[in-house]
Formats: sequence, structure tokens, C-alpha cells
Amino acid sequence: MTIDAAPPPPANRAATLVDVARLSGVSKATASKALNGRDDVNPETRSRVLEAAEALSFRPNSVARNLVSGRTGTVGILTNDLEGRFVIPILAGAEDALGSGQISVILCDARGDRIRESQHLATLLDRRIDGLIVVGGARTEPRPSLGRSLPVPVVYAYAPSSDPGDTSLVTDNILGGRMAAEHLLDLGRRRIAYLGGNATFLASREREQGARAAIEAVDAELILPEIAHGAWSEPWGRLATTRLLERHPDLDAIIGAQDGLARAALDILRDHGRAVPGDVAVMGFDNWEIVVTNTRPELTSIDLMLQALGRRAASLIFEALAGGTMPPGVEALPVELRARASTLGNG
Amino acid sequence: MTIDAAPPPPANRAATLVDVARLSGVSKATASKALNGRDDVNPETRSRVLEAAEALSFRPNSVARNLVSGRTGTVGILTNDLEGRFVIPILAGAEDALGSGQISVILCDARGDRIRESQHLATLLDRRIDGLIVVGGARTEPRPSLGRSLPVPVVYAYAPSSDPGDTSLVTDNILGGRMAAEHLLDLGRRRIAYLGGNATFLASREREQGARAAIEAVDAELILPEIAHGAWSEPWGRLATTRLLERHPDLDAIIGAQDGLARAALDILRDHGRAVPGDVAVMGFDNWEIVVTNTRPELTSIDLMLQALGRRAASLIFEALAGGTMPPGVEALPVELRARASTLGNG
DNA sequence: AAACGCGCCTAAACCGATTTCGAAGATGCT
DNA sequence: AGCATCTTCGAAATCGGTTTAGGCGCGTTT
Repeated sequence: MTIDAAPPPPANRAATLVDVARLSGVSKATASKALNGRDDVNPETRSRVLEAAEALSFRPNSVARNLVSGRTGTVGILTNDLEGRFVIPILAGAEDALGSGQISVILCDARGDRIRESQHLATLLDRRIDGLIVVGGARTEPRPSLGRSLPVPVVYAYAPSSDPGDTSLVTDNILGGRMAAEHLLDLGRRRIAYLGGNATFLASREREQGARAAIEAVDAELILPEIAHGAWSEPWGRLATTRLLERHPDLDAIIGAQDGLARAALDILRDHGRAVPGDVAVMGFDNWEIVVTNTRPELTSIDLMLQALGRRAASLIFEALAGGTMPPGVEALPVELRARASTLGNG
Repeated sequence: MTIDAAPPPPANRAATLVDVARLSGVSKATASKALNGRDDVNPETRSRVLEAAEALSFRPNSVARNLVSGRTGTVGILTNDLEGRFVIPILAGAEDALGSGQISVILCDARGDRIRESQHLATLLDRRIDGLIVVGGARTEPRPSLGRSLPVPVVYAYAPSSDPGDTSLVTDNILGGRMAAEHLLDLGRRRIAYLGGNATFLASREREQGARAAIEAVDAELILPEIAHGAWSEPWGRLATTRLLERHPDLDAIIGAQDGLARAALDILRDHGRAVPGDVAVMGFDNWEIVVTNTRPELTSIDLMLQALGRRAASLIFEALAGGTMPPGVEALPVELRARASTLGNG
């Protein structure tokens, strides 16, 4: 308390911990402890420090904090999904599981380029992310593993890793196929067509497999279009539906492997004057808002619950960070059916 | 070179700069300079250091590097666009302008919640991001400014800031409206309807304004539906189109304020047996891949060039970081017309 | 009275890099 | 030889926090 040099105001740069310490007349260490709620600091001192911090509108530099803690409070998301159709809901789920704002997400889009992918991976690791979520693109087939020796917990989401030692999270497409078929069977449909799109897509084959199991279990009929290899596009869906109606005029339900295909089927049925769901019930997969609410009638669909998938991915990483271990293997998450007028009618 | 304690191998933790220095027999300082290509280090020494770094597979900890440099090499993106329809292309554009991998993007979704937005902003600033891009949601009306005193350069993208002192980037919707109308006028159309969706959306009003200017300039007719306030939804688009056809059976073109509305118009025209583009030419806005390539016929649309917008946003931040200054005000970026069969036909 | 415990605080080490500044040695020049 | 210059390297400071080890004052115990 002698005649001391007046503490210079922080000028334009942001206030730092020593500014707070100086203003409240304590040491850096005490200021730090006061701000972090440690218990070996006098309540009166603490409030002086808090006031000073408030006055200087002090915000701790998390870069510095991260350096000593060894944690950065960031999770990387590495994806190839340029359209963002899958990655966005997964991101949203991860974000709220990570406690909004506590942990941040660094999003990297490799755009299907292996080189760019490994570059992104390298910089993510250099940034010392605490965990990594690898989100598959359009396809759900297993993707090459990033390797087992990564220094952070990794979750593969949507498309699993090819290495069974990694932790992968996928949607249960077989279950989805079964649920779709059972829904239609429950409604009394017996001749159900599966509009598969592109059979080279694992997701499409699995959904078919699930549907087939349910249909054959009750001796109903599964109808497939002759045109096996199509695109995931509506033009193909329209063509295939037209052919289906020619060869199987008595079919009473259509499952589109994806909402767009179901929409294509709806369009063709309308052209042919077939009532939906009166003559033919129709449903799709993905429960893509922009499609299902805009069709005539609104489309029943299987929701992939991607947000839940993102949440699960985040909490797996969370547990690993808390000292737990990552369960190896592929975990298939349940999907849910959203029934709308295209199968239920206006009842 | 005396009998020295053997340098302990890095065990399981990641190799650090001192490990490299020790292995190559130099000081931390020299190792750092060698790795960073500074010129006051002997070539022979440098290669010894590089070998050591290679052997230990050393990667510099960028958290530590950031602490001293004061830069983190990260840019925040703050958005309310839950669907990701706008933010994803903007993100993609920003990413490649930022030099793939050199600068990373932290994506935060506030989901329309002001509280969550300011939380996210606070943690982004605590993380010492180098710049911030604020991406507007569905609406393009000016949004509240984050304030002028932010310690980092900020760009508002898609929806501008309400403060003219901020830097905003928007798509030129008036130009878009004019281009759409001129395209149709060039094709000989004279009675052009504008299917505006929801007139409370600035984007819709601006597109209408641009179209009106072009149409009135040549004394052609702009037709508007009676139902002024609709949703941005296809069901509304179908209803409005039906009414339009009743009152204006002679219209020869329809501009949908958005691709979905144009699609709705196509559906109704087909129901009524009107040929597209023979009787009526149709076009939309957004050039949304998933819509425009799936309609019958494929849809002409105005591309908002959001990726270019993202690139521009990133390079503005880049320049500001390099010592430049942010140009205040709103910059409207040009859009582009993608002509397809719904106006051109199969010619 | 010596020993001990406790509450509160600080100096200093630390995280892992970069950067400054000066020293040592080699070389060039007069 | 004497001096300046250049090259090459390292000790130490720095970034902004957290954590540890210990010190001091004071009350309590035996």
C-alpha cells in the first residue's frame, strides 16, 4: 500500500487475468481460484475479484486455458455430405448433447476427396480436438477406417467403419424396412411393391431385406420392378412406377426406398387416376420435411432419427473423455414411422 | 558428448518440440526455427531436426502456437438455418476461400434462440476466433446487429445486419426478379404471373419488384394471385395456381418465388392439361438441385450463388486479418439464371 | 511453551510453442 | 594482429492461464 504505480487501464486490448488481479489487489493465482470457484479463497476477496472481473469485462482466454488442461472443448466432424442432408441433423443432435456452447463443433467437408480428408484430419488433430465424428455421405456402405491409433475417440456415424474395432453408429435400415412393410400389412395391403432405386446402395438393399422378411412372414407378395439399377432420382422412380403398374395392375402399396421415389410414385399414380391411399398406399424413407409435407397426399415415411444418432455419437465421445472406453463394433439405432395421409387417408 | 542420460522415448504421449530438440541435439529455439524454415539455421542442422521430427512423427501443437501468435486460424459461423439449406453452400464457399484446412470453421446453430445465440457468440469469442460469419435463416430481412465493438471482423451473410455500419453480403433479389422476367419476355411471354408465397418475406417482395420493373418496362402484364398471404409451401402454391388459372386462363408464364412454388405450379398445370412450356413457361428461385432436376419438365431457376457468397465473406475476413478494413454497408451479389426445359422446352 | 492445524494467500513452475537478443566462432578486411 | 561482420545457435522471455508447494498469521491442543 505504498505509493505504487497506478495500474494502467487495459487500453484497447482485452483484459487479462493479471489486469483483474492487479485491480483487485491480489495475485494471479488467487484471482484464478476466485474466478473458478475454488474453495480456499476468502469470500470477501472472491467478491472483490469478481467485481474487478466484471468491471474489466474480463473473459478468460480459452486458448491459454486449453494449453494447460490439454483439452480444447472441441469436437471435429468430418464429412463428405456436401448437400448437408444427413450431416446437419447429426450436427444438431451432437450440438445439444455436447451442452450448448460448452463444446464446439468444427465442421470439415472433405467433398469425397481422400487427400482433402487426410488434410482436414491432420489439422483437426493439430488443433487437439477432443473427439471426432466421421459422418458418411450418401452411401451407407462401410468406409475405410481412419486407423486405430488416433489419439482421440472416434465415432463413425451413418456409414460405419470397415474396421470392426472402431465404433460405428448406423440407422437400422432392416428394421425400417420391416416397420414399413408391417405398417402396410396392418392396413390390409397384400401386394406391396418396393421401389428400390439403386441396388448398389446398401441402404436400399437392407430396407428391401427388412420389408421382404415382414411380407414373406405373412405370405403376402413382394413386388419388385424389372428395372433393377436405377438412380435415386424421381425420373427413374416415375419410369419404374409406370412399368410396375403395367405388369402388376393389382398392386396395393408402394414403398419408396427414399422419399423422392415415393413422391415419383405418387405423381404417376395420380396421372393414372389411381387413388392414394384408396387404391394404392404409398410411403417413403427419410421423412424429409421438404418432401413429405408437400406431396399430395402428405407422405408417410420412416424417420431415420439422425438427430438422435448425433446425440448418441456425442455422448459416446463424452463418456470416453470422462475416462470410459469406446464400445467397438456397429450399433444400429432404431428408426421411427411417421404415418400420414398417403397410407392412412383423411381418417 | 559426455556420458549423458539417454533421452527417454516419448512414451505414449505425443512428441513435443523438446523431444525433437533433444533427439537432434539442439535447443528448442533452433528446433523451432529449423521446422519453420527460418533462415538462420545451418542446412545440416536443419535436416537433422527434420529427421528427428519425422522419426517422432512430431506435429506442432497448434493450441500452443495460437497462444503466442494471438491467432487461432478459426472462423466462426453463427446461424439460425436449422435445415442447412443456405448455410451449407455458404460454408462450402467459405471453406475453400479459407484455403482448405489452413483455417477451420466452427459452426454454431442458434436455432432462432437469442439466448443460445449470445451464448454461442461468447464462447466463440472466448475461443479467440479470427473472424465471424453470421448467416441469416430463412428470412432475408435485416437482423439485429451483434454490435460494433466486437474484437473480430464480422460479416453478415444472406440476411444483412440492421446496422449500416456493419458489413453485409446479400443476394441481389431485385436483379434476380428482373433476370427471371427478362428471360420469359425474351421467350415471347407477355402475361406473366408472380407466385409470391409469403409477402411478409422481403426476398419475395424484392423478387416481385425486380420482375415488375422488367415487365412494365415493355408494357407486358404482371399478374398476381388474389391470395396474398400464403406460406412458402407447395399446398399454397397449388391453391394459388388453381385460382390464377381460373381468373387468368390466358397467362403464359409463371414465376415461383421459390422452386417449391414453381413445382406446385407445374403440378397444377399438368392436372389442367396445360403444356409446359408450350402453353405456360414456369421458373423458380434457388436452383435447388433436389427440386429442379426432378420436376416434369426440369425447372429453370435463378441460382443464388451462395457458394460465391461464402467465398466472398471469407475473403473479406481474410483481408481484414491482413490489416485491411471491412467495407461497411450492404453488398448485393449477382445471381445467375439456369435455363432448363420448363422454359426452353426440349429444343 | 512447543507443536499442530487451519484458513488464506502468493511465488513459481508449467502447458508447448515462438521470438528476441546476445554470445561464440568463423571469416573477411585493413 | 586487430577489428568488423556474418553465420549459427541457445538462454530466456513471452503468450494467458492453472496448479503446486509452501509461507504466514493465528487459534487450539497437550
